[in-house]
Amino acid sequence: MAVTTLGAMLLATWNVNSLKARMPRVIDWLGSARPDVVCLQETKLGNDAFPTDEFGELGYESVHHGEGQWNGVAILSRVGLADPVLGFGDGEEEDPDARLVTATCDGVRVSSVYVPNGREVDHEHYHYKLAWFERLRARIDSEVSPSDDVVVGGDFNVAPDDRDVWDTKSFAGSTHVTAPERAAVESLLEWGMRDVFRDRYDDDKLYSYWDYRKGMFHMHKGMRIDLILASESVADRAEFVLVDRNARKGSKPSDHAPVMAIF
DNA sequence: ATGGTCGAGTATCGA
Repeated sequence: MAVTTLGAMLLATWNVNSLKARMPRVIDWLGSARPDVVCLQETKLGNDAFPTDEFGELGYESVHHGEGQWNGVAILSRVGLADPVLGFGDGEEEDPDARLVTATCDGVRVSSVYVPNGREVDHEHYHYKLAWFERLRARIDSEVSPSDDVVVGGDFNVAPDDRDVWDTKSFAGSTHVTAPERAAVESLLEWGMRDVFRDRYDDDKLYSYWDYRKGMFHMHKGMRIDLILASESVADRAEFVLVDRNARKGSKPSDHAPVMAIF
């Protein structure tokens, strides 16, 4: 039985940092959180290795866009999963990385995104990141309208504003906080999306990612880079939004916690 | 001590 209001959808996004390494915790978490739709990132699996049957036994249909060693995104749904698209599907040259997958779940067009990290400002990968954002916006704009039910959930590898990092001085000159990266997220908001977590909480010190090193999680030194962006029709019916910090605790956690919303 | 940890895979790179 869903924990949501009748007809509502509990949607989560979670960068699991290797589904192979994380599968025991993912299964436990599915059983306790009971989400209806899950956007996964960094599965680090080839499509042959994706545990379609295990998720099926738990009641979830799934679509996975994987490549093997790196990246890899998926959507799980127990409220239907239709019209999947792997990657941009825009007829242009294929993205070399598996970073985007889209499907319709109970009438909502859902994308799971793993935005490139960027590595260092002005690195080749940083420019790939900015171009990737532009292509994402173009694909969204061509496929759906702001008046549709649209959700883009994932690891955006951008802290949208200064509240979204534990210490702005520590990030001076770093990726994830530069004006072009923030403008890329802002561009999605200008298109017609809302950051549903930020809609609800003005506070700082609410993060979704904590580096494994230096005990950062325990010192509450994190970043909010995992976002649920929703079109207005969806964002307007958000009842509840949270970061499941418990999923970052204990043995063999991902370095990211799930971000969840009830629509 | 100018690092500190994970996960890929098995030397190092990526995050």
